[in-house]
Amino acid sequence: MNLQTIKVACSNCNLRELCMPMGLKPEELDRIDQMVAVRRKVKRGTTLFRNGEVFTSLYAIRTGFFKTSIASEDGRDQVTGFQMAGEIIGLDGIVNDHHTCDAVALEDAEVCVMPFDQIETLSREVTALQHHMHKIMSREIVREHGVMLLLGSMRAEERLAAFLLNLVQRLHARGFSQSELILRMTREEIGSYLGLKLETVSRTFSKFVEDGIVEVKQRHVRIIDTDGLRRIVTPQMPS
Amino acid sequence: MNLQTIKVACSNCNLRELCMPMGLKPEELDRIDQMVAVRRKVKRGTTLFRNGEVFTSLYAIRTGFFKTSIASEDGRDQVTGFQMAGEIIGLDGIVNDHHTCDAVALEDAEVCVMPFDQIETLSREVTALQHHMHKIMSREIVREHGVMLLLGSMRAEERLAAFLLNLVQRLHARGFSQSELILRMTREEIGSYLGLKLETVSRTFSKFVEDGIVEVKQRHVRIIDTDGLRRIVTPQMPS
DNA sequence: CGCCGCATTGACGTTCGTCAAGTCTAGTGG
DNA sequence: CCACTAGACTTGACGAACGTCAATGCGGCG
Repeated sequence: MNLQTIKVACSNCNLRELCMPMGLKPEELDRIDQMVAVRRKVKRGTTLFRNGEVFTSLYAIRTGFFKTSIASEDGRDQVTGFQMAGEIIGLDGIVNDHHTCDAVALEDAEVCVMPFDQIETLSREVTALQHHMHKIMSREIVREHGVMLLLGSMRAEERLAAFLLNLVQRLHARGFSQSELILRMTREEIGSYLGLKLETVSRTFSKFVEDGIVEVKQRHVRIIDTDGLRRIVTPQMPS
Repeated sequence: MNLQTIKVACSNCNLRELCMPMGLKPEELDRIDQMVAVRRKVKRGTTLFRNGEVFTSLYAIRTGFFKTSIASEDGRDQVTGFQMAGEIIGLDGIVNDHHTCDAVALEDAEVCVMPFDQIETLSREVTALQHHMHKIMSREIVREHGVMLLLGSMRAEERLAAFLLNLVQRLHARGFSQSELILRMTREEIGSYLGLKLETVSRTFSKFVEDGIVEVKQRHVRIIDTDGLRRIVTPQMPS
């Protein structure tokens, strides 16, 4: 457990527009700054929280990259999401005061710790924060609907194409390239998220390379033909 | 659009413990009653709301049975859930002030209309309501994690067994039988939810019948061997 | 009574999983 | 600095599970 009590100000944070509501009064921002007083570092390969642990806080990712996954009793394992800077993690713990999934850092990471009882107290006074919380949870629900569509009705190529487009779009929103990315997860983790075996993920990457849609060198991916990927995700209806 | 302005009291509602927080003061219950002043009837086959419509309210199901589904641009369709009495529907609309899925009644239904701005106002004053809202949204996120596990890693028999167990458990919590249920949805809708084709759903039902685990006559299902179903969902590890 | 939508069943094809062999890369220690 | 190793990745051959297509059955409702 690596806690720092160094004050960090949301007001200065370059991720503010990703994780906090906009248009707050300075006084409201101050109160949020007080709430987010603690940061925590999470080394690559270690967990931020684990299934079964008591839920106390939500976490805003400042740097680094996480996966969340659930395990069924018989040992099956499902990656439920990959989270990057500016995203909120831990919402699963609210229902039963215990986390129901594991959050593992895929690279050295740092998160802002936001004690949930303080979030609730503060959102009773700061309407914008209250509304923001609701939006964040609703957004997660809608995201998961999309994953259900993917898992329920798409073929392997479509899943991987959708996955790459989603990743690169989120990275681009954070100032990274629209066409190049480094995968922080293994083929197996991608496969678990997409409901595929790692061999299928690998083969599908190879197919994309053959078709000149992407270049792949291990975890480095360059997208050559974004529209090609889009056409794979959304094949044209026979007119 | 079928609106009723008949006052209905949460305080008298037999579904209260399913959809509202417990342990409210009488005065707080009154205020919630005021908020939920309107009910709406939804005829079988019609929509409560549709993808793209402006979001204004959440809905608590009083009677009836719904499905929610999303459609991708190329016409694919994914059922994201089946909802029954006491459950809350419409959470997807909060993020962008527009609904992102369709909610269709699978039998004649009645819902309590809860204007979302009033929910937010009231949750600032009634802590229990605020916390309850957070739990409902978190519960939905956790439920969807479970569906992702199902879609991502289970075989057809496991999916259908898990589906039946989940349905019958929810029905039992509402006072219905632990072993008998009537499916309100078609094989195709079950298949869409489970990421299977309707023929596969039908064949899997037939297999369960052959194995003496259930009896099926059209949409009437009687579960003979609940443990048998459980063993299908969670096969024992080779020890 | 006859129609229509839903469900069942069979034959066959496709996609993806499984198993296995082999390659590449980064990290480690001599 | 280089050899060695472990883990990640790739690729091929084969099979199982599920999808597709098509024929048929059943039940409820007008």
